[in-house]
Amino acid sequence: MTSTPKDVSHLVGTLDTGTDQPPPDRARPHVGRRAVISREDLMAAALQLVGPHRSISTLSLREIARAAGIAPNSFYRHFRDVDELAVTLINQAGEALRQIIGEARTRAVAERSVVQSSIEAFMEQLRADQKYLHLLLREGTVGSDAFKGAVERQLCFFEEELCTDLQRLAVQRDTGIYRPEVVSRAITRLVFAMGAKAMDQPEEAHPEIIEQLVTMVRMIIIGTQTMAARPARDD
Amino acid sequence: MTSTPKDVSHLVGTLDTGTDQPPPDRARPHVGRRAVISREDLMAAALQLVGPHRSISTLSLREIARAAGIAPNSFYRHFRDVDELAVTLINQAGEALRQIIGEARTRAVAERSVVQSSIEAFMEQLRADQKYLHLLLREGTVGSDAFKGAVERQLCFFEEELCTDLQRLAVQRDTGIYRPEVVSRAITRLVFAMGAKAMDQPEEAHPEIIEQLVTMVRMIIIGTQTMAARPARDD
DNA sequence: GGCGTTATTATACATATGTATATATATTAG
DNA sequence: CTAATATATATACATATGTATAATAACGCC
Repeated sequence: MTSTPKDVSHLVGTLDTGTDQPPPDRARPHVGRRAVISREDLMAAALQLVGPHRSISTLSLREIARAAGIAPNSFYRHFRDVDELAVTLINQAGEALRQIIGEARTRAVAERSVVQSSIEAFMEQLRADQKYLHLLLREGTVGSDAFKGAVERQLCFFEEELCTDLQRLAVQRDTGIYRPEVVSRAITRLVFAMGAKAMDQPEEAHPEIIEQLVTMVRMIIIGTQTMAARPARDD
Repeated sequence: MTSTPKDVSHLVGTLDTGTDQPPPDRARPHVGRRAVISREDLMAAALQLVGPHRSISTLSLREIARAAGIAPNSFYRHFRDVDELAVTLINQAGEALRQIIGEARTRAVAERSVVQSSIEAFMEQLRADQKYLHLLLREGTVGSDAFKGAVERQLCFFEEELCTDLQRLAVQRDTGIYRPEVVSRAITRLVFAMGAKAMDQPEEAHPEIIEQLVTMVRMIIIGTQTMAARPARDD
């Protein structure tokens, strides 16, 4: 509800999530009663219900319908069940977030530390209480298979984008990089894990978490560079 | 149910979790009807219900009572609510797991790679389908505050034990270590995050995940050692 | 106006849940 | 045996859920 910096709630429904209903058939402009509510309204209502104490997988159909101001049965006009809505939301959340982080990353390429900038953009989303992050951070481990799969897929997208970015930077700065796909996966999972931790803590604790996260990522980067230089084994 | 290697189910109820009921007052050996069921039986019944598609926070009181073969109301004789049972289970799971991992770690000190041994012990637990790991891996982000707090607390214990171990090893092998508390936190979170990912994948995928995890941890270790040697900044 | 079409709602039902209250059962002390 | 006591169950109630069926309402078109 609060429109804090980098608000992305206006993006709800504007992204093609690849999970759409049959096409609205634009040839025939209209026939029959007009829909008073849209898929996007329902998704927004559901999103509004999730929070620190409510996960999407525990939302009931009636609850969402109530929040959207429609009769329970009207839900079925838009989604087959709550799970389908949840998967669609996850996809949107992933796309929106990747866009934001991607922007932060490219914007920071010339400027300060790429690591620091990306992480701060991420945590800023956290602070702004964007529900999107809740979805990706805390709901990847519970819920239906379809749901968990959707979250995992989005995480993999993050990994892939980060991976190409890391390789590009490695070439550009002529630093070596050992197994970039493992590096990007480690960084992604670490950021999401620490983000989930941060979400359960008061905002005063965030700076320290950010600082630790930056240090962790630096260790991984230096590690991969060192391993690229000398392929020794050590522990 | 299956008693695979390193079965820890016999530990149910044998550990003091610090969440116990009022003392049974051993002075007076008994008075009144004997309890046909124990707290531990209830916990075992609940544990038996969790699995890849069921998280503990979604178990209902009646469901657990049914699985334990008692009337719903009898539940209250042992726990105030499901949440209290869940927290107790989390504590037991954490203690049991720390013991197993700790053994693997100390046992491996003289032998091969400490990193590899610990991670393999961890993943072996996963493979053996010990429900304990389910609790710690996938349920830390949803559920009541008490529940999430309990999981977080157990994770912190893991971090602390790993931290002292890392410092001991650093001294012993005369390798530097930069900010060991951050290192141990990164490793812990990474292992748990990758473990959660592995749990949703077929067993054939586990070896690759293990290999990646080992590489990730090596990167962190080499990173912290390198940073201890030269406190430069890089990215 | 009426008609087809679509969206929405009303009502209803079977089922599940947490828990309050009352009752039954087993056990020990006297 | 009886009383006391701890434990377990039976019954019941208010409430919530998913969804089936039927009715209602708005829209474009003839």
